[in-house]
Amino acid sequence: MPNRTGKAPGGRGAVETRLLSAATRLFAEHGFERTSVQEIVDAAGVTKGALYHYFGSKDDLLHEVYARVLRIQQERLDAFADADAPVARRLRDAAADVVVTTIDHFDDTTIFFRSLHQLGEEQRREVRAARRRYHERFRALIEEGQATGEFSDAVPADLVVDYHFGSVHHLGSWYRPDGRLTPREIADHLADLLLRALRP
Amino acid sequence: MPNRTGKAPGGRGAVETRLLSAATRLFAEHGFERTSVQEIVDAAGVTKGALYHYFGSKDDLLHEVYARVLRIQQERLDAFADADAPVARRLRDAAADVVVTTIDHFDDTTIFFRSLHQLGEEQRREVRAARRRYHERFRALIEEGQATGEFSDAVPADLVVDYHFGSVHHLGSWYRPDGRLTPREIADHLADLLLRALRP
DNA sequence: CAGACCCTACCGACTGGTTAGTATGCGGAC
DNA sequence: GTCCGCATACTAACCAGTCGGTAGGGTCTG
Repeated sequence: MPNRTGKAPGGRGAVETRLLSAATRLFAEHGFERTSVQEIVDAAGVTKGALYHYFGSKDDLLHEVYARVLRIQQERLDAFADADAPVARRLRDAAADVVVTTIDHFDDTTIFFRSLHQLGEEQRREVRAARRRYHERFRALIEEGQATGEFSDAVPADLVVDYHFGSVHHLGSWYRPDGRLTPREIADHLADLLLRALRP
Repeated sequence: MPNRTGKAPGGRGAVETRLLSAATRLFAEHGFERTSVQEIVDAAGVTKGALYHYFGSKDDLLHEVYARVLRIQQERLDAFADADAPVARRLRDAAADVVVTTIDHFDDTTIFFRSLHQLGEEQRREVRAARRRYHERFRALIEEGQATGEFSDAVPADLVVDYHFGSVHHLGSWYRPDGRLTPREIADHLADLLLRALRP
């Protein structure tokens, strides 16, 4: 039963946080399998004892990264989808936000999209289920617009969802912080492409 | 300097082929790092001696998979881009074909998009360069249409390319052979989304 | 207030198992 | 007879996870 020091009332202890962020960076940089537990603890300035005090296994660390990014993205999508605005506006905002959020948590999302298959069977199912909820929420927005005739229904909504998240997923392959466009500009363009594709 | 048996004049020997396809299947199924050389040779019905007779290393096998899929896709893109037809037609055909080809070589492309970061530095550069050529060819098609006014230029062509290939890349995450749509239908829909997004 | 006790947080050496790659041998085709 | 195509047995390295240990702050007791 991991800690909860008096120092940090709501969150994690300092060592725990350092371990998690060191792991995140190294996983994103070299991949999960190519990162040894020793490298992680060295980068965090502690030893294996500390790691296994806070985490059950190396897989556990990976799972924590997933849980964090899933939670953040779901919360943000819900907020945008629940807003009081026309459906086209809500969809555009949500579509752009996921791009910005993905770039803001670049290491996490890189790992997320690259290492799903490393997770154990049960954890993978868990992540998939969360991911499905997320996609369904997004799809509901598109279907809403299709029902009112604001969006074309030439292409099935779930395919449109995969089309858009494909591009988000793909960001890890080409986005560079020193690139020509800012994250916000990229997000606006990608959201624009989605809305353009949905014009009747 | 690998073989070239009298039996298969143009291509590879039977053992070499079996090794490569066993490796491809296992890499796609469990990932590169989680597949041991022993598993590969067992699946191919040979021993390590055979593998190291034909390939220099485990990484070498991965690289072969990459080279094969790159060659196939580049050839097909060139054929479609060089066709004698309006640019919208050529783009649509090329965009749909890459989807079908990706599904037809599902194991190869799954590995391709998932394991790039496992490659050594030099081989990775090589693959990136080939990939860039590929994208540039595709981008040229879009720019051609933008120049004539047939396509909207609201979004930069290179972003549009990444948008589309994002969805192709992403296929490995959701496509299932027993799904509702045939590969051809999926391809047509995705190409349709691209062309729709490019309407002025 | 002192001392006994304890518990959290962490250390670091060790282990058992796995792995990529190698060294050597051998049978059959030419 | 010799060389190609592969088998077999081996090794050196590595790595996730374990385990006994301990520093030091807190708490309980007399």
